[in-house]
Amino acid sequence: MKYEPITIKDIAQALGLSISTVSRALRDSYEISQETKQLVMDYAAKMHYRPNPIALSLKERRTRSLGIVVSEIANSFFSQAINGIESIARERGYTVIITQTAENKEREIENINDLASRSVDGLLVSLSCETTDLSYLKTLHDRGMPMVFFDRVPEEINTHKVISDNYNGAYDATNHLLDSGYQRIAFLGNAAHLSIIRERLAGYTDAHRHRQLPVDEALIKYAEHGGLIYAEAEDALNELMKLRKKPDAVLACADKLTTNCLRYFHSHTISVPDDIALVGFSNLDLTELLKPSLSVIRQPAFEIGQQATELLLNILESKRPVRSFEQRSLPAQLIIRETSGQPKPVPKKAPAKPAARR
Amino acid sequence: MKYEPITIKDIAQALGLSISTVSRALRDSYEISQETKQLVMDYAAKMHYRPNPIALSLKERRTRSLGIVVSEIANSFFSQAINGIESIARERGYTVIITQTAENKEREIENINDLASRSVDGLLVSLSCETTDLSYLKTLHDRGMPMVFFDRVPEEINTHKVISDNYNGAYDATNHLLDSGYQRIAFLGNAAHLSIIRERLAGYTDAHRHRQLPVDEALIKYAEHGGLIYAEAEDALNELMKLRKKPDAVLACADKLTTNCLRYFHSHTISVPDDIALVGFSNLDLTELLKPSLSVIRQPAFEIGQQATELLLNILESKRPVRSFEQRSLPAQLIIRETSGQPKPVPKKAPAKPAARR
DNA sequence: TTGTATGCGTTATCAG
DNA sequence: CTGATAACGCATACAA
Repeated sequence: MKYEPITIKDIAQALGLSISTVSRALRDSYEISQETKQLVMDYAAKMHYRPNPIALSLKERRTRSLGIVVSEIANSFFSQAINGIESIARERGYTVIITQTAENKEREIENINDLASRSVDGLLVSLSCETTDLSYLKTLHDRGMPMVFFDRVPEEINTHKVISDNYNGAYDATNHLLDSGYQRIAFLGNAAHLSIIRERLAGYTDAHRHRQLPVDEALIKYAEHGGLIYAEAEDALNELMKLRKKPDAVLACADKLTTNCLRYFHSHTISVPDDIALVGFSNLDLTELLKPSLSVIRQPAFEIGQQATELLLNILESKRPVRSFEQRSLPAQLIIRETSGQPKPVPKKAPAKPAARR
Repeated sequence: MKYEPITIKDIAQALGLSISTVSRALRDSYEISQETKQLVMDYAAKMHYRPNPIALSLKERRTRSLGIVVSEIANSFFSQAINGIESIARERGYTVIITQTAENKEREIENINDLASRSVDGLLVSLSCETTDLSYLKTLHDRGMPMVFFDRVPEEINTHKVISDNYNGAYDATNHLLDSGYQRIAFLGNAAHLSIIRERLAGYTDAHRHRQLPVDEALIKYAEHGGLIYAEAEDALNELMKLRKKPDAVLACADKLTTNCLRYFHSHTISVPDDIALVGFSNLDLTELLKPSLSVIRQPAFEIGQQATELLLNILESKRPVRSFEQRSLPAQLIIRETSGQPKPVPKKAPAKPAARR
């Protein structure tokens, strides 16, 4: 007794009608008599008839579903973005299929191919850290698969992209630290080639540059495999803390890195912000509950998801090919939480007025 | 230039073969010559041929995909459970479709119907808080849709269920609080009718009963809509804090309630654990970083997801109907984090030796 | 060893 | 107004 949903054929048989009549009645076609329509509709409702989406997809050559590719859903940024995506998709009659790459290149390819080989109409992609070879995605795009990137976007593929303003997020955060008198701010990213990290690094260096402050390359570290595991952040921080000229602050450039920094400082009984200051990108909704009340850079994840989805659906539902692609950048928000730590030693020179933002 | 994947027909045409020959060659059928196979295989590989899963599903009447229904993925317990589900599903060649109910009854029905109407082979369900009427699920199950429940399970439907040992989790946590000298422990749940909450309440009351301690009904509160929003927890806590005999501890019985309690105490500058103690169910992976180092009850979310999936796949892949259904209960873990608070006032009578666990 | 015909559930086209 | 038939992509029973 396998689950066998009722089909249009069953209805036709039961009612002594032809398949096409039933089909048209259900679609409320004008060429069917009211009585027949009623009859069919009522019976269909009674039997809980639902059209088989598989058959429909086969016929219409589309599934009304969108594929999502993210590194992991257990990440506040991504789960919020997914909620944004779902809110729009649902509204426009699409379902979404979420896949996770765990920052793993092979899984990314596997997921994307799975999704692409007919099961979704379009793709919403945030690249994994490991991804450097984009040829498979590029091929897919060239062959006509609609895709929109968000957050972690590639340069090589010409399509819509929605990101947060990483440059100014990092710029503001660095400025905040410099304003507070910190002088050796470490930059911690997850993958040097990732668009978001490059932009954040630019914001970080420009904040220094605009004050004529040097940037010490030794203070720039990466967790090349995405920092999903604590050990990676630990390695990077160990190196930083071993420097003869230690950092007095850290700018953590990913959700997980932010919490892993906290974890590291916690387990090494390094006090934040008394021993070292920390500002990080984080979309956790309870950062104010964390032990050292943390200043964070928060990204508009939900809105990013929404806008990416709108752009994708526009592509899907526009009759003619899209010619111009947008790159949207939504403002990130620096949330400054006053720490209980005493103000840092006065900087040697008074901080210069920061130059205008990019 | 819409995305048009290559089909078996295209290959047949290009190679001057029949569709069925190509089909068989690709399936490596024994009745096809090596040369033809090679020819077809090579060409297919070159053209990135992938069978259309939609067509396959239509034919085989199954999709090799599983539907997941949870209240929200931005919840550590569920995202961990989903990871467990995916790990098994992927291993056995299934993809998963995740849907969220936002604790909303209508969305639950909508999601389940969407999934059921042919797009998945089976369902992994954790009920929403609002769900009281299970008839649609029961109907679906009776009509043969394989389903396994996890975490929040119904009584009315006879199928596999995988939960954590809520009773002993709550029992141990309550005991821990009683051992520490707390005497008025509030119980905070999200929905009184939910299986997990009833079990946790039983553990809570039994812990009292086994010491011949009374349970004050006024200390038992619910956030009936699932406590997704802070205001609900706030209302419940406001009522508790207005009692003439205030609680000296809180047992928070859901991930979100635990953090919302913290948030409440934080914003009301109520010190944990000096003013009030808190133990909560939580699968957040950074509870040790939270401001008052919190004792928590952690559920084996990943394993629950895995086992539920295994049971579901067993149903799907067994030829004959399953007759006996399992209800598995996996141990929850009480993680005691020593707080910096001074020990509570000595209880009036020395705590009785707790009775054996259920 | 290969080709032809059928059906999975649906809609669209064409006849009645 | 209603019914028969083809097609979507694939696998397979049946022919050759």
